[in-house]
Amino acid sequence: MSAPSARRVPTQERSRRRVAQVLDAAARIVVEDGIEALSTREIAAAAGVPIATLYQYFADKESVLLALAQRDMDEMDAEVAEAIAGLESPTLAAVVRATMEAFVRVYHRRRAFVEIYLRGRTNVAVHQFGREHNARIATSLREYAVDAGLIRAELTVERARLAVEVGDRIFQLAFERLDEGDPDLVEEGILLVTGYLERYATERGLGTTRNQDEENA
Amino acid sequence: MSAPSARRVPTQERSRRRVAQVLDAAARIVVEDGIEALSTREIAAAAGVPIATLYQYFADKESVLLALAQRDMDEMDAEVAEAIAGLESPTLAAVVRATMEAFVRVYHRRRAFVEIYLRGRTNVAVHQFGREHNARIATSLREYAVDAGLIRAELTVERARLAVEVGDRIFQLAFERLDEGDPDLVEEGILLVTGYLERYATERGLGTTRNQDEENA
Amino acid sequence: MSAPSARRVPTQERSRRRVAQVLDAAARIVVEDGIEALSTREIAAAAGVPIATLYQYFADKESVLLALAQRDMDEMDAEVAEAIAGLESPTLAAVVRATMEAFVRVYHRRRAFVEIYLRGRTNVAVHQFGREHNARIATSLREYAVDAGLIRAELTVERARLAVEVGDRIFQLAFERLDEGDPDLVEEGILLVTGYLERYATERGLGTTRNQDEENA
Amino acid sequence: MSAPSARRVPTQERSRRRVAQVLDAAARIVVEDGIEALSTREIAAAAGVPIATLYQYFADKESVLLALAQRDMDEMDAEVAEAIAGLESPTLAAVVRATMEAFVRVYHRRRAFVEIYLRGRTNVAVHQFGREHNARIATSLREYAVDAGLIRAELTVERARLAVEVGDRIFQLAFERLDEGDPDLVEEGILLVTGYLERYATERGLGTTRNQDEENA
DNA sequence: AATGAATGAGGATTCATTCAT
DNA sequence: TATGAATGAATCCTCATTCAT
Repeated sequence: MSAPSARRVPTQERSRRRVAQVLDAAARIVVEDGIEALSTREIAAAAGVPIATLYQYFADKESVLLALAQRDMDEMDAEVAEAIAGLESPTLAAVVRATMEAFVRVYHRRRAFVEIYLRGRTNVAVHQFGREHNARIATSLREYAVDAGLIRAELTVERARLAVEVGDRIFQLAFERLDEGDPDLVEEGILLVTGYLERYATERGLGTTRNQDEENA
Repeated sequence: MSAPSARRVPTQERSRRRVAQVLDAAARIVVEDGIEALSTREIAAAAGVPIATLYQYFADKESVLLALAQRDMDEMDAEVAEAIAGLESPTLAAVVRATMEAFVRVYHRRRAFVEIYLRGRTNVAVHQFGREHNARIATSLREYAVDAGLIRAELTVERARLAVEVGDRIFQLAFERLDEGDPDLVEEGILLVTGYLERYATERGLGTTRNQDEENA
Repeated sequence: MSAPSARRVPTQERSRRRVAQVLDAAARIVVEDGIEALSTREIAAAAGVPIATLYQYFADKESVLLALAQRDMDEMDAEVAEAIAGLESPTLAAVVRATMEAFVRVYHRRRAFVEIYLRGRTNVAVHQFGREHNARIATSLREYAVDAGLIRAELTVERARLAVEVGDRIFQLAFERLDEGDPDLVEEGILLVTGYLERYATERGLGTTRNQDEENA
Repeated sequence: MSAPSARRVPTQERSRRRVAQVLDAAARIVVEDGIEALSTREIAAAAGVPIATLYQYFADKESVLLALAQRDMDEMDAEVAEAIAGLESPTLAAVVRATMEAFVRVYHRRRAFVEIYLRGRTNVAVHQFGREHNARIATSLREYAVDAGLIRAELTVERARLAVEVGDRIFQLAFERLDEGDPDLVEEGILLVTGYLERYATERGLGTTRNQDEENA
């Protein structure tokens, strides 16, 4: 019984699988029928799990939604981190572009995220959750850019948050109707955010010359 | 206008009053308990009318919410129009400032609006409604600015929408916690939006010299 | 004022028209959406009359339904009377055929009747009403047949009622799915009813020879 | 069948009991106040369960009614099957009589059935349900009679259905007012149906001589 | 740990009818 | 006579959650 035999599925592992199963089901429902159709009944049915079992893994319905959001946000963070890490001798413009394109990639992969965050199928808790996530992203991105000598300390955390939120709204617009997101709008948004942040850029952040224009072409 | 009998309350007038009564009640609930507490039961109770009477004035619950939004948006439009009309020899920066300050004034007056639009207490219909309103504002503001020779036609309707939506998100941030809205954030947002739009400004739109800085002071 | 001028529409006349208007509307609703959709709201809307006005002409909703039934039944009676009157030297078989064919004609004309009576879209009052109407028809038809020397007094009123009701159910079957009524089923039903009644026929009622078979061909 | 522990009430068993409880309550209401009084509120109250609990066992209100009908119809089928099985060297007349008397017995036992089916306290779904049940009875009875060499194939399924439906209407009349059903009317109805079907009888179906009259005595 | 069953509270909406004008 | 407005009562059904097993 206690041996790690092939048969035995560790409790913890099974639990993790069940959670994923439920989260996937919830995501499916949100995508297909909207957040307002997300009842415990529906989640349980879609996940192939008894309703009562949901409560083994989540404190209440809200928690499911929040866990779903958390999962997507973690993915978002990873995607952004990777994109940033891939930059060599970055400019501010390159950082903005890399970040925003990373967002777009995750939105493409996670349609529930689009529905929940970008199409008003929210709920106070999730809304707040999103705000907090954006604040976290803003803080870490700002820290990175300051450390890399791309921006001046004048670009406070509040201003960084502003930039991230504004970027968020641009995605909201771009994904309003098109599931792939309107690429022209995204491009324009990158310009907008870059333009704003460059107010606070260092020389290095701007690039030696206006090489940012070439990238945008 | 001058009723034949002072006593008699015209039917139409009473009806209008009832509608306002219900709308006010709905606004109160949204402000106090959030949009999710907005049930027909609650609205009726708060308005002091039987539930069935709601249905004399509104097709369904959604209509109440939409009517509430419409009323606030009409006020928003009026406030913006007045602000713009008050400008003499305007620059683009002045237009942006006037508009955004008009928004802030209405948000101060209409707390339900803040809850609904700025704090994620939305709902798909209202969300869409807001998008459409912003699109309308963008179109009319753009037309004004083009006619006044402040911006070039290159500032398309799509770009105008982008600017308005971005402004919206700035308010969302500014009013996130503070009911009066964070004035610094609003100020920064005005800079951001102005900066973006000036990419497409005419000479006149920019002002002869950098007189925009004086105005912002 | 009192002169029968062309302008003045006599009150009584207007009233009659309104009643017909309402009845027609009710019939339309029953045909299109079933008796369960027959609300005062719907009737009023379909008739182009305010709901409150309905109550000028009818005591309550039930009365509308009953008046509609009455109107159709009167038409039924007239059609039957005419059909019977058209027979010269009738046999029992001829009377049954004439009567049942008269029913079919009215059912063709009055689709609401079909819905209400033949497709279970009833209601206790209407159901009872139908029973009583059938009883009336049975009584009068029996009287006619006895007077004409076609049946013996042994065919009591109860038995006549049985025959009429059985005929009714045959129509129910025949009109179950087809709006025109299944002619084969009607034909078979005529045979059935005739066969039953001929148990109580006089010599004359049977016709000199078995001439009924020829008619049925 | 033999529970391992006498004390424990198996879940499935409890469930079955609850269903019966609800069905009995519904039947009671129909009998006492008619089908139109059959609301979820009433059923729940009469069954002594919360409304929400109804929905554990039935998809919706209609399902309760349909389940009730189904239960009675199953009983009807069993009663008829038993009656037929009890016949030795049957004639057509004997089959008709056995069947119709079986119906009468069930109607005596199941008063709700009488209300629902025979007194117009129907509803489209239940009405249709009844039609289908009659069709099923007609088909199986016809098959039996053909196999037993009592009727010719000329007695099609449609004609069999006609006979069953006509029989049904006879019961409708017989039970119109009297809860026990008017025995004379039933007797007359048996004659009517038998007379109709004998048109299609084989020699055997008719009995060698007119022995059917003896049976009817 | 897992779950079938149970449920109190509440959801939006419709209804037939009345009444003041 | 005609009617807009008003409404108490009821409709069916869903919900998130708990609990006994």
